[in-house]
Amino acid sequence: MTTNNIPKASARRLPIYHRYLGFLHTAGKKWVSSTELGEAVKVESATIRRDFSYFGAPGKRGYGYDVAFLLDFFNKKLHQERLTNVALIGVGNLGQALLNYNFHVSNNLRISAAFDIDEGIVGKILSGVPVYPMANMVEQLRIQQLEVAILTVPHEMAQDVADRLIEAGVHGIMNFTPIRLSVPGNVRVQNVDMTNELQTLIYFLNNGIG
Amino acid sequence: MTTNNIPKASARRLPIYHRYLGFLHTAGKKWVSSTELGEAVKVESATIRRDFSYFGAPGKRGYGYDVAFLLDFFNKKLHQERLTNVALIGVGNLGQALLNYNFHVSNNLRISAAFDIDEGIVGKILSGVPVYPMANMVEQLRIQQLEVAILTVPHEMAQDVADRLIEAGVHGIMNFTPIRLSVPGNVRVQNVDMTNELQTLIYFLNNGIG
DNA sequence: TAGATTGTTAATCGATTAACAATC
DNA sequence: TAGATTGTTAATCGATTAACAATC
Repeated sequence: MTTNNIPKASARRLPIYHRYLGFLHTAGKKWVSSTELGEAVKVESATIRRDFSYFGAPGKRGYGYDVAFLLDFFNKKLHQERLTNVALIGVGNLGQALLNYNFHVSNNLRISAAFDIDEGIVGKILSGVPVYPMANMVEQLRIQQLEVAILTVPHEMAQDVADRLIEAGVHGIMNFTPIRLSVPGNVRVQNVDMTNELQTLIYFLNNGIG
Repeated sequence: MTTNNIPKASARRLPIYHRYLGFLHTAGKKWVSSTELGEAVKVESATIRRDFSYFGAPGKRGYGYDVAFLLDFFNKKLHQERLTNVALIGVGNLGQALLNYNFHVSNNLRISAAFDIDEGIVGKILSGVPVYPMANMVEQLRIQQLEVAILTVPHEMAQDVADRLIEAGVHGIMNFTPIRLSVPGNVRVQNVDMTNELQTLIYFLNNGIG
């Protein structure tokens, strides 16, 4: 739990850099400059150098950045040397898609337990993941020591379920419901609101905001 | 195509306000204050008043904001008096989930055409939406005058497909692939990168960034 | 009128970027 | 060495928020 002072905006770009470095490494590239990287990920080269400086990622003047070294460095930053298991709460449409989404391909993320109330799927194994009844959620989360959950339940129950997640020791929630959850300060929520994104896109389109 | 000067950050919150006003209206609430609204959507009351002022949404000193009036006002701002049809490119896991996602429930958004290369689903109607072959994409987009597309194809073909979307007259792309697309200035891309969000969440968790 | 809440100003904060000396 | 590119400074830009006069 390093307390550091990397700006949020920089931290949010870290996975983007990480992924593109993976591409480059696979392609056999040895060095990359901030300019080249910036063109690929659509970030100003100055911003990239600034970010890398915050991360403590070293470059070499006149050459750029060592792809293999940086990939490894970012892997460690993102704690991707180890597999992170996450829970999926709500196995509806979107939940099932996420079960198949294979976060883990090259990212060391895995949904290791799913929860639902539907008798038809509880007790089964879907896409390799066991589905437990919601009634056992708190218990199972504790046993499996899962600290991150993906929330894909109907919005009416979102806050209630979130409260129980927190009770079970979850510290991070990826929230796909439209509800803005109320959580204590030590719990982090990442909202992913697809309807919102689409509406915002259309709004920008109709109002010509660059 | 009103050229206005609403800050991007404010515009992005517009759909959030809009949705919560819908909840309030359904609940029969007549007035809401910036403080109350702020608590629900987790935005400072001062920010809300600032935003509403940018939008030109009027309140009443001493009372707050008229829920019904504001809902209607925001509906117009978001062009939600009319149905917006969008295309879905790539009907895999995630694509199918989005077909069922029902953006349109109370949002006047609808996927009206889908495209894929899989012979098994091309020509069929999935969740009420016809699936066309990718080969006919440009043609169909033009005929149906679709200007917004959701991109859920494998990342290897993302840029190629995007180029063809733009050729067909698409101006807005909701991009679910990890590729940062290269597009001309008049085309707007909204990136939705779920692996990224999850990685960022976990990074913040492990590094204690508030 | 008295109480409540807006609408706006000005201060603050955080993020981006141009520019360039340092140095590989 | 000459050329290239980093790493950092300082300027700029955009977003947030505290504070409070205006006014319903």
